Amino acid sequence: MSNQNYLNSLNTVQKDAVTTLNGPVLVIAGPGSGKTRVLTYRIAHILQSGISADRILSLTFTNKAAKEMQERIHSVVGASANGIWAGTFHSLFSRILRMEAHHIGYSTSFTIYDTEDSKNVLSALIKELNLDKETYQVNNLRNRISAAKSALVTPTMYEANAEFLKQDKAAGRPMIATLYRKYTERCKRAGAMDFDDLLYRLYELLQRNPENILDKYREKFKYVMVDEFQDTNHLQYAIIRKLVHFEGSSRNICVVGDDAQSIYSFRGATIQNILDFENDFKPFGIQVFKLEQNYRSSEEIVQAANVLIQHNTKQIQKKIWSHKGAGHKIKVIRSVSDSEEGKQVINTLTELRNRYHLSFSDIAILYRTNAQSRVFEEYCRRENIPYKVYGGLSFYQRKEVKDLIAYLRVIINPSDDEALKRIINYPRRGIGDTSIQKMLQMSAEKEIPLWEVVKVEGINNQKAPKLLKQFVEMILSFTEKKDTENAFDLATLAAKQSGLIDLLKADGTPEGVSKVENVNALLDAVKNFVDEDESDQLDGQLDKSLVSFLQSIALYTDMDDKEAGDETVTLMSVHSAKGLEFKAVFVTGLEENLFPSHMSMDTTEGLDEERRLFYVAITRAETFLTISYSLSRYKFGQMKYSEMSRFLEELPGEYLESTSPMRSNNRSVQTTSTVTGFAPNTRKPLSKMPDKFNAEDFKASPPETLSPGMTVLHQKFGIGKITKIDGGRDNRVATILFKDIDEPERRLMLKFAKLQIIPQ
DNA sequence: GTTGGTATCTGTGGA
DNA sequence: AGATACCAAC
Repeated sequence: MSNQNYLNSLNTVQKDAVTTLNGPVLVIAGPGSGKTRVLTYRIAHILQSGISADRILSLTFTNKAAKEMQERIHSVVGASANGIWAGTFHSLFSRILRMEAHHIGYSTSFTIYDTEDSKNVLSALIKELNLDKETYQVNNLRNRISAAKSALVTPTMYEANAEFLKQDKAAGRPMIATLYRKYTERCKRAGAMDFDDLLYRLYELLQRNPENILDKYREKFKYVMVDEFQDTNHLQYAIIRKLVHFEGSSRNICVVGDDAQSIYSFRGATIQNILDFENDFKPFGIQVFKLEQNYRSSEEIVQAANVLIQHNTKQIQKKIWSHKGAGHKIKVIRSVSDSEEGKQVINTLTELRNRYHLSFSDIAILYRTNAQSRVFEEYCRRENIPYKVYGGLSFYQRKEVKDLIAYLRVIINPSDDEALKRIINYPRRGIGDTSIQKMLQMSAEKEIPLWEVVKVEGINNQKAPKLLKQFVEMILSFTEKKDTENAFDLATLAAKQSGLIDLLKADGTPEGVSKVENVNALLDAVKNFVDEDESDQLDGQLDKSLVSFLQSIALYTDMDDKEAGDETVTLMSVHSAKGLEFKAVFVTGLEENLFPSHMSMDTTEGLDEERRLFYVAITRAETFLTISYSLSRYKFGQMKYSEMSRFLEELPGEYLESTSPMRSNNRSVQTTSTVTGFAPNTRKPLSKMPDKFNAEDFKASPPETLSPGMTVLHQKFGIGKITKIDGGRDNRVATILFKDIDEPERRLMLKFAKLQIIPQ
């Protein structure tokens, strides 16, 4: 075909990966190795070979990545890229499911339950079955059900599996199988799918294969590509395999991944998929390409990352090297508190920005947990630095927004119990908890959606409370209009008639005002959706329905509207930063029990994944990498000591700034620092020690009342004797000999340490 | 049925 | 600290 100039900008391996179109291909792509470029050019190459766009399936992890890819393909091949199936697993599969819904007993307008909805269903079930909610924690339960689905275990299979039952019984939770079944029934009855169902139901559909549906999609998707393959789970791979791995298939599949960047095992992702892929497709001439040249980062960053990841035992061997040469060394910042960490990070950020003329959008602050964003936000505001926090609570998860969405959901799908429960008495219309409970009970007994009960009670019941009747009539009046009015008019009507807008307007507080703004913003979003003429185009069809809007926002994350032009500093979790790059990156909170997370520290596998996460974090940086940690941090309103993360010790000293405060690397700062020895190496003794000092009768004595010779109680270290106090004013440091710990002598700063005097 | 106060608890990450 | 769950009083 015509223009293949794009091939000239690729290195040899990249070119091979782009041009090997037929047969199975595995690309192992290190960070910054031009993976996106390879994927886009590959698609362009397929298109230029004369394949039409709608026969290409390209699965990515985020909508943003999909969008970016679409745009880049467009810029290479123009309009012939229209109609390509590029998107996330969840969004593309939900589209297929909508088209095929009738085959699996769902309506085209099925609802997507988000995490909150799922949890509510489970809570309700636990209550109904009179189970102890301590024993059956919803989070736990949800994870277990999710894991079951991801492992292709149906409720029936679960109930028949002696091993699962035995495990659950041993754990004192014999009802999990029942809960899984009932949860599945409830979702089905509500015409709802949770996130896992979007994958699972598709698998089920392809498996059952009604009307030879499988052949249709096998025939359709001639070329399949999967990005971030290391983060797919068993279920996702099973679907992919169904689509491409069959007798007579040309098996034109290309998966791209990096085992070193696998960070989603908590939702079932497994690098086993990479190994399985190799085995499954070996008989069919699989070709493996390794992209090892890093175009993103300086040598210091790439080398530090290489050394770090060497600490993981299991990995696919590869040597990532930088073409950029040496640059700036990695800076490490230590601070005494989380607040000071915020201050120092922002100071360093400003310094860097001024000295190297960086733009705000060149800079990112990354952290392990979303809760850490607060101090950085605070100091950004203080210093007038424009910033945007990604992740955490997205716009569509705010209460007032979800409330209006719940109205829309009920209009589209009245069986959606979770949405109905949310709005039946909001705004308050006198339908109290007692009557709601009664109706819920009836719905459970008759195994029908709540709406059916509400409708009967509200309309047919002679003694129907007037208020309930009014509610039903209102909803019915909305539903009537759903086929004639457009999505925007319908949503506006619902917002007004329900009294939602008036209720929020009546609240004059700043929060109230912002809520009104958010509801209006949602209405704007609906309007945009209706007016837009390009997006959501699939196989030539434009879908402007409210259903389509609701499904798109159910899968929306605020990462999706990250624009390159935004002149703001980026604040996000390391997980969210996957796939992104910045000139300057701050990786914060490098502390034991935080990064690595205390959740993952017990097992080698857990630790390895945390290390990969840190690997992902540092390889986001192109030129400037700064790592920070703090010696104390507030957790649940309580100050806790923390110590430097083991990962910092694993970084090679030669790539760090010489002034870096690294304890074990024996740097000069260490001996002069006033805080040295203040977060001692207590890793093992601490985790082993029982929590016996956490008694609620602990009451810290005022620091000024403490003096040498006194016996004191510390919540973690236990009972000890103060041997001396030195330092002046607000920097007084006590040396205490604790009797029950391995390294008994501790130096604690009195302004931080909570000590209770034990009278002798 | 509603309101407002207090007790309780938070186990990371996210489609 | 901050959200949520639960309970007593209106």
